[in-house]
Amino acid sequence: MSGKYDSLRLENQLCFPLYACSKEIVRRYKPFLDEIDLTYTQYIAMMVFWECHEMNVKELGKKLFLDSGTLTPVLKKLEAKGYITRERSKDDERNLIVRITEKGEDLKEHACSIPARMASCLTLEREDAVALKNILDKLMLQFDQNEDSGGGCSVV
Amino acid sequence: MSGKYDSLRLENQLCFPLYACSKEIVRRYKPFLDEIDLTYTQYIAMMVFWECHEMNVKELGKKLFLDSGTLTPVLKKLEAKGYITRERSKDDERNLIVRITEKGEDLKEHACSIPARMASCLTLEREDAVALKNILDKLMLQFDQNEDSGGGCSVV
DNA sequence: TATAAATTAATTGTACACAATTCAATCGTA
DNA sequence: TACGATTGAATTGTGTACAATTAATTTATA
Repeated sequence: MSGKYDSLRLENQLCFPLYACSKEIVRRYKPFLDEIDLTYTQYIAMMVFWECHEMNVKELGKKLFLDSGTLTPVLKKLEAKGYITRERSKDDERNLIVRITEKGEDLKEHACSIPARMASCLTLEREDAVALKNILDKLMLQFDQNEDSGGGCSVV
Repeated sequence: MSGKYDSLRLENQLCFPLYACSKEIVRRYKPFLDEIDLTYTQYIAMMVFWECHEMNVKELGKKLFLDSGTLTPVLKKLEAKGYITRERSKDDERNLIVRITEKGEDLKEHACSIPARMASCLTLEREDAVALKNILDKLMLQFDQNEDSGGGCSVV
Protein backbone atom coordinates (compact mmCIF):
# COMPACT_ATOMS: atom_id res chain seq x y z
CA MET A 1 0.00 0.00 0.00
CA SER A 2 2.84 2.39 0.73
CA GLY A 3 5.30 2.96 -2.10
CA LYS A 4 8.76 4.31 -2.62
CA TYR A 5 7.38 7.59 -3.92
CA ASP A 6 4.74 8.26 -1.28
CA SER A 7 6.79 11.06 0.25
CA LEU A 8 6.52 12.89 -3.10
CA ARG A 9 2.72 12.93 -3.08
CA LEU A 10 1.37 16.46 -2.71
CA GLU A 11 -1.10 15.28 -0.06
CA ASN A 12 1.75 13.99 2.11
CA GLN A 13 3.58 17.31 2.16
CA LEU A 14 3.67 19.53 5.21
CA CYS A 15 5.28 22.47 3.45
CA PHE A 16 2.73 22.67 0.67
CA PRO A 17 -0.37 23.35 2.82
CA LEU A 18 1.74 25.82 4.80
CA TYR A 19 2.67 27.59 1.59
CA ALA A 20 -0.86 27.47 0.18
CA CYS A 21 -2.58 28.55 3.43
CA SER A 22 -0.20 31.43 3.83
CA LYS A 23 -0.88 32.70 0.33
CA GLU A 24 -4.61 32.17 0.65
CA ILE A 25 -4.88 34.07 3.91
CA VAL A 26 -2.72 36.93 2.63
CA ARG A 27 -4.99 37.07 -0.41
CA ARG A 28 -8.03 37.34 1.85
CA TYR A 29 -6.43 40.27 3.67
CA LYS A 30 -6.46 42.25 0.43
CA PRO A 31 -10.01 43.73 0.57
CA PHE A 32 -9.38 44.93 4.13
CA LEU A 33 -5.93 46.27 3.37
CA ASP A 34 -7.22 47.98 0.23
CA GLU A 35 -9.32 50.17 2.52
CA ILE A 36 -6.15 51.62 4.02
CA ASP A 37 -4.14 51.36 0.79
CA LEU A 38 -1.51 48.94 2.11
CA THR A 39 -0.21 45.65 0.75
CA TYR A 40 0.34 42.80 3.21
CA THR A 41 4.08 43.41 3.31
CA GLN A 42 3.55 47.12 3.90
CA TYR A 43 1.02 46.23 6.64
CA ILE A 44 3.40 44.03 8.64
CA ALA A 45 6.10 46.68 8.29
CA MET A 46 3.70 49.30 9.67
CA MET A 47 2.85 46.90 12.53
CA VAL A 48 6.50 47.01 13.54
CA PHE A 49 6.55 50.82 13.42
CA TRP A 50 3.35 51.08 15.42
CA GLU A 51 5.20 49.26 18.19
CA CYS A 52 8.64 50.80 17.72
CA HIS A 53 8.76 54.29 16.24
CA GLU A 54 12.30 54.14 15.01
CA MET A 55 14.38 51.34 13.56
CA ASN A 56 17.01 50.65 10.92
CA VAL A 57 16.50 48.37 7.92
CA LYS A 58 18.59 45.57 9.39
CA GLU A 59 16.51 45.37 12.58
CA LEU A 60 13.26 45.54 10.63
CA GLY A 61 14.48 42.76 8.37
CA LYS A 62 15.27 40.60 11.38
CA LYS A 63 11.75 41.04 12.74
CA LEU A 64 10.03 40.42 9.40
CA PHE A 65 12.44 37.81 7.99
CA LEU A 66 12.99 39.98 4.93
CA ASP A 67 16.22 41.35 3.44
CA SER A 68 17.09 44.79 2.12
CA GLY A 69 16.36 43.67 -1.43
CA THR A 70 12.72 43.30 -0.43
CA LEU A 71 12.52 46.06 2.15
CA THR A 72 14.14 48.91 0.26
CA PRO A 73 11.35 49.19 -2.33
CA VAL A 74 8.64 48.57 0.29
CA LEU A 75 10.00 51.32 2.53
CA LYS A 76 10.29 53.72 -0.40
CA LYS A 77 6.60 53.15 -1.11
CA LEU A 78 5.64 53.74 2.53
CA GLU A 79 7.74 56.91 2.46
CA ALA A 80 6.00 58.05 -0.74
CA LYS A 81 2.65 57.57 1.04
CA GLY A 82 3.90 59.72 3.88
CA TYR A 83 3.72 57.05 6.60
CA ILE A 84 7.46 56.91 7.36
CA THR A 85 10.65 58.89 6.83
CA ARG A 86 14.01 57.43 5.74
CA GLU A 87 17.20 59.10 6.86
CA ARG A 88 20.82 58.02 7.26
CA SER A 89 22.04 57.87 10.85
CA LYS A 90 24.41 60.67 11.84
CA ASP A 91 26.30 58.30 14.14
CA ASP A 92 26.87 55.68 11.49
CA GLU A 93 25.95 56.57 7.95
CA ARG A 94 25.68 52.91 6.97
CA ASN A 95 22.44 52.75 8.92
CA LEU A 96 19.21 54.00 7.44
CA ILE A 97 16.88 55.14 10.20
CA VAL A 98 13.22 54.62 9.44
CA ARG A 99 10.76 56.64 11.53
CA ILE A 100 6.98 56.60 11.60
CA THR A 101 5.24 59.92 10.86
CA GLU A 102 2.13 61.45 12.40
CA LYS A 103 0.20 60.25 9.35
CA GLY A 104 1.60 56.78 9.89
CA GLU A 105 0.43 56.85 13.51
CA ASP A 106 -3.04 57.92 12.41
CA LEU A 107 -3.28 54.90 10.16
CA LYS A 108 -3.23 52.68 13.23
CA GLU A 109 -6.71 53.91 14.10
CA HIS A 110 -8.07 52.72 10.76
CA ALA A 111 -6.13 49.47 10.90
CA CYS A 112 -7.19 48.28 14.34
CA SER A 113 -10.50 46.85 13.16
CA ILE A 114 -8.84 44.64 10.57
CA PRO A 115 -7.66 41.71 12.73
CA ALA A 116 -11.17 41.09 14.10
CA ARG A 117 -12.78 41.42 10.67
CA MET A 118 -10.22 39.06 9.11
CA ALA A 119 -10.84 36.59 11.92
CA SER A 120 -14.52 36.51 11.09
CA CYS A 121 -13.65 35.37 7.56
CA LEU A 122 -11.91 32.19 8.66
CA THR A 123 -13.54 29.27 10.36
CA LEU A 124 -11.01 27.92 12.80
CA GLU A 125 -11.75 26.54 16.24
CA ARG A 126 -10.03 28.46 18.99
CA GLU A 127 -8.29 25.29 20.10
CA ASP A 128 -6.81 24.80 16.62
CA ALA A 129 -5.85 28.45 16.34
CA VAL A 130 -3.95 28.25 19.63
CA ALA A 131 -2.25 24.99 18.67
CA LEU A 132 -1.33 26.36 15.24
CA LYS A 133 0.17 29.52 16.70
CA ASN A 134 2.17 27.53 19.27
CA ILE A 135 3.67 25.23 16.69
CA LEU A 136 4.48 28.04 14.27
CA ASP A 137 6.06 30.10 17.04
CA LYS A 138 8.20 27.10 17.95
CA LEU A 139 9.36 26.85 14.36
CA MET A 140 10.04 30.58 14.15
CA LEU A 141 12.12 30.39 17.31
CA GLN A 142 14.16 27.69 15.67
CA PHE A 143 14.67 29.87 12.59
CA ASP A 144 15.76 32.74 14.83
CA GLN A 145 18.43 30.49 16.31
CA ASN A 146 20.06 28.78 13.33
CA GLU A 147 19.58 31.69 10.95
CA ASP A 148 21.29 30.00 8.05
CA SER A 149 21.26 26.35 6.90
CA GLY A 150 19.57 23.65 8.98
CA GLY A 151 20.60 22.09 12.24
CA GLY A 152 18.17 19.68 13.87
CA CYS A 153 16.26 16.63 12.79
CA SER A 154 12.70 15.37 12.27
CA VAL A 155 9.62 15.77 10.10
CA VAL A 156 8.58 17.81 7.03
CA MET B 1 -2.46 45.29 30.57
CA SER B 2 -4.38 44.64 27.34
CA GLY B 3 -4.82 47.63 25.05
CA LYS B 4 -6.97 48.66 22.16
CA TYR B 5 -4.16 47.97 19.69
CA ASP B 6 -3.02 44.58 20.98
CA SER B 7 -4.50 42.82 17.97
CA LEU B 8 -2.11 44.84 15.79
CA ARG B 9 1.01 43.57 17.54
CA LEU B 10 3.12 41.38 15.28
CA GLU B 11 3.50 38.78 18.03
CA ASN B 12 -0.29 38.38 18.28
CA GLN B 13 -0.72 37.60 14.59
CA LEU B 14 -1.49 34.11 13.36
CA CYS B 15 -1.00 34.93 9.71
CA PHE B 16 2.47 36.40 10.12
CA PRO B 17 4.21 33.27 11.48
CA LEU B 18 2.36 31.26 8.84
CA TYR B 19 3.70 33.57 6.15
CA ALA B 20 7.21 33.66 7.61
CA CYS B 21 7.44 29.90 8.23
CA SER B 22 6.24 29.17 4.75
CA LYS B 23 8.88 31.41 3.19
CA GLU B 24 11.61 30.13 5.47
CA ILE B 25 10.90 26.48 4.71
CA VAL B 26 10.67 27.12 0.97
CA ARG B 27 14.01 28.89 1.23
CA ARG B 28 15.52 25.85 2.93
CA TYR B 29 14.31 23.64 0.09
CA LYS B 30 16.52 25.55 -2.30
CA PRO B 31 19.84 23.68 -1.86
CA PHE B 32 18.03 20.36 -2.38
CA LEU B 33 16.00 21.60 -5.33
CA ASP B 34 19.10 23.15 -6.89
CA GLU B 35 20.45 19.60 -7.23
CA ILE B 36 17.62 18.78 -9.63
CA ASP B 37 17.44 22.29 -11.11
CA LEU B 38 13.86 23.02 -9.98
CA THR B 39 12.37 25.96 -8.10
CA TYR B 40 9.83 25.20 -5.37
CA THR B 41 6.93 26.12 -7.64
CA GLN B 42 8.29 23.92 -10.39
CA TYR B 43 8.77 21.12 -7.83
CA ILE B 44 5.16 21.11 -6.63
CA ALA B 45 3.98 21.22 -10.24
CA MET B 46 6.14 18.16 -11.02
CA MET B 47 4.70 16.44 -7.92
CA VAL B 48 1.27 16.73 -9.51
CA PHE B 49 2.52 15.29 -12.81
CA TRP B 50 4.28 12.42 -11.06
CA GLU B 51 0.85 11.42 -9.76
CA CYS B 52 -1.23 12.33 -12.80
CA HIS B 53 0.51 12.19 -16.16
CA GLU B 54 -1.87 14.47 -17.98
CA MET B 55 -3.79 17.53 -16.89
CA ASN B 56 -4.91 20.92 -18.15
CA VAL B 57 -3.80 24.23 -16.65
CA LYS B 58 -7.11 24.83 -14.92
CA GLU B 59 -7.00 21.52 -13.03
CA LEU B 60 -3.35 22.04 -12.09
CA GLY B 61 -4.19 25.51 -10.82
CA LYS B 62 -6.97 24.08 -8.67
CA LYS B 63 -4.58 21.59 -7.06
CA LEU B 64 -1.79 24.12 -6.48
CA PHE B 65 -3.95 27.18 -5.72
CA LEU B 66 -2.24 29.07 -8.53
CA ASP B 67 -3.72 30.86 -11.55
CA SER B 68 -2.70 30.84 -15.20
CA GLY B 69 -0.78 34.07 -14.72
CA THR B 70 1.62 32.19 -12.46
CA LEU B 71 1.44 28.79 -14.13
CA THR B 72 1.93 29.76 -17.78
CA PRO B 73 5.55 30.92 -17.31
CA VAL B 74 6.32 28.06 -14.88
CA LEU B 75 5.03 25.48 -17.35
CA LYS B 76 6.96 27.07 -20.20
CA LYS B 77 10.14 26.68 -18.14
CA LEU B 78 9.38 23.04 -17.36
CA GLU B 79 8.73 22.49 -21.05
CA ALA B 80 12.05 24.16 -21.95
CA LYS B 81 13.79 21.74 -19.55
CA GLY B 82 12.10 18.86 -21.33
CA TYR B 83 10.09 17.60 -18.34
CA ILE B 84 6.64 18.23 -19.81
CA THR B 85 4.92 18.91 -23.11
CA ARG B 86 2.23 21.54 -23.70
CA GLU B 87 -0.38 20.96 -26.38
CA ARG B 88 -3.88 22.25 -27.07
CA SER B 89 -6.63 19.69 -26.71
CA LYS B 90 -8.14 18.48 -29.98
CA ASP B 91 -11.54 18.14 -28.33
CA ASP B 92 -11.60 21.68 -26.98
CA GLU B 93 -8.86 24.00 -28.11
CA ARG B 94 -9.35 26.23 -25.09
CA ASN B 95 -7.71 23.55 -22.99
CA LEU B 96 -3.96 23.24 -22.84
CA ILE B 97 -3.00 19.66 -22.08
CA VAL B 98 0.18 19.29 -20.09
CA ARG B 99 1.86 15.88 -20.19
CA ILE B 100 4.91 14.60 -18.36
CA THR B 101 7.77 13.29 -20.53
CA GLU B 102 10.08 10.32 -20.01
CA LYS B 103 12.72 12.76 -18.77
CA GLY B 104 10.17 14.20 -16.35
CA GLU B 105 9.45 10.72 -15.03
CA ASP B 106 13.16 10.07 -14.58
CA LEU B 107 13.44 13.15 -12.39
CA LYS B 108 11.22 11.47 -9.81
CA GLU B 109 14.05 9.07 -9.03
CA HIS B 110 16.36 11.96 -8.12
CA ALA B 111 13.63 13.82 -6.25
CA CYS B 112 12.49 11.04 -3.96
CA SER B 113 15.29 11.54 -1.44
CA ILE B 114 14.45 15.20 -0.94
CA PRO B 115 11.49 14.93 1.50
CA ALA B 116 13.51 12.86 3.99
CA ARG B 117 16.55 15.11 3.69
CA MET B 118 14.44 18.24 4.14
CA ALA B 119 12.82 16.66 7.18
CA SER B 120 16.18 16.18 8.81
CA CYS B 121 16.77 19.94 8.55
CA LEU B 122 13.80 20.88 10.69
CA THR B 123 13.37 20.10 14.34
CA LEU B 124 9.71 19.41 14.84
CA GLU B 125 8.24 16.79 17.13
CA ARG B 126 6.16 14.22 15.31
CA GLU B 127 3.16 15.16 17.44
CA ASP B 128 3.45 18.79 16.38
CA ALA B 129 3.99 17.86 12.74
CA VAL B 130 0.81 15.77 12.76
CA ALA B 131 -1.21 18.48 14.53
CA LEU B 132 0.12 21.14 12.16
CA LYS B 133 -0.76 19.09 9.10
CA ASN B 134 -4.27 18.38 10.41
CA ILE B 135 -5.03 22.01 11.09
CA LEU B 136 -3.62 23.19 7.77
CA ASP B 137 -5.56 20.52 5.89
CA LYS B 138 -8.72 21.65 7.65
CA LEU B 139 -8.04 25.21 6.49
CA MET B 140 -7.28 24.09 2.95
CA LEU B 141 -10.53 22.15 2.83
CA GLN B 142 -12.33 25.32 3.81
CA PHE B 143 -10.56 27.21 1.02
CA ASP B 144 -11.56 24.49 -1.44
CA GLN B 145 -15.18 25.01 -0.46
CA ASN B 146 -15.69 28.78 -0.46
CA GLU B 147 -13.21 29.46 -3.24
CA ASP B 148 -13.82 33.19 -3.30
CA SER B 149 -14.45 35.65 -0.42
CA GLY B 150 -14.92 34.40 3.15
CA GLY B 151 -17.81 32.57 4.71
CA GLY B 152 -17.41 31.39 8.30
CA CYS B 153 -16.31 32.96 11.55
CA SER B 154 -13.56 32.77 14.16
CA VAL B 155 -9.89 33.43 14.80
CA VAL B 156 -6.88 34.91 12.91
C1' DT C 1 47.74 55.13 10.81
C1' DA C 2 47.21 52.90 6.30
C1' DT C 3 44.80 48.98 4.85
C1' DA C 4 42.16 44.78 5.13
C1' DA C 5 37.87 43.01 6.92
C1' DA C 6 33.29 43.67 8.18
C1' DT C 7 28.89 45.91 8.11
C1' DT C 8 24.72 48.06 6.08
C1' DA C 9 21.78 49.41 2.22
C1' DA C 10 21.01 49.56 -2.39
C1' DT C 11 21.10 47.44 -6.85
C1' DT C 12 20.62 43.74 -10.26
C1' DG C 13 18.64 39.70 -12.04
C1' DT C 14 15.47 35.91 -11.77
C1' DA C 15 11.16 33.93 -10.37
C1' DC C 16 6.99 33.94 -8.60
C1' DA C 17 1.98 35.74 -7.28
C1' DC C 18 -2.21 37.76 -8.38
C1' DA C 19 -5.65 41.13 -10.26
C1' DA C 20 -7.40 42.65 -14.44
C1' DT C 21 -7.73 42.38 -19.18
C1' DT C 22 -7.58 40.18 -23.66
C1' DC C 23 -8.36 36.65 -26.95
C1' DA C 24 -9.92 32.51 -28.95
C1' DA C 25 -13.01 28.79 -28.63
C1' DT C 26 -17.24 26.81 -27.16
C1' DC C 27 -21.81 26.73 -25.26
C1' DG C 28 -26.74 28.13 -24.60
C1' DT C 29 -30.59 29.78 -26.16
C1' DA C 30 -33.78 32.64 -28.42
C1' DT D 1 -28.24 28.85 -36.51
C1' DA D 2 -26.65 33.62 -35.19
C1' DC D 3 -25.03 35.77 -31.17
C1' DG D 4 -24.41 36.80 -26.40
C1' DA D 5 -22.45 34.57 -22.38
C1' DT D 6 -19.06 31.60 -20.64
C1' DT D 7 -14.75 29.31 -20.36
C1' DG D 8 -9.64 28.59 -20.38
C1' DA D 9 -5.04 30.44 -21.23
C1' DA D 10 -2.21 34.04 -22.08
C1' DT D 11 -0.82 38.74 -21.35
C1' DT D 12 -0.02 42.99 -18.76
C1' DG D 13 1.11 45.50 -14.77
C1' DT D 14 2.35 45.84 -9.98
C1' DG D 15 4.53 44.07 -5.95
C1' DT D 16 7.07 41.13 -3.54
C1' DA D 17 11.11 37.59 -2.46
C1' DC D 18 15.75 36.35 -2.46
C1' DA D 19 20.61 35.44 -4.12
C1' DA D 20 24.49 37.81 -5.50
C1' DT D 21 26.91 41.86 -6.22
C1' DT D 22 28.13 46.63 -5.41
C1' DA D 23 29.17 50.76 -2.88
C1' DA D 24 29.84 53.46 1.08
C1' DT D 25 31.18 53.54 5.69
C1' DT D 26 33.18 51.92 9.82
C1' DT D 27 36.03 48.80 12.51
C1' DA D 28 40.06 46.10 13.46
C1' DT D 29 44.67 45.25 13.06
C1' DA D 30 49.19 44.78 11.21
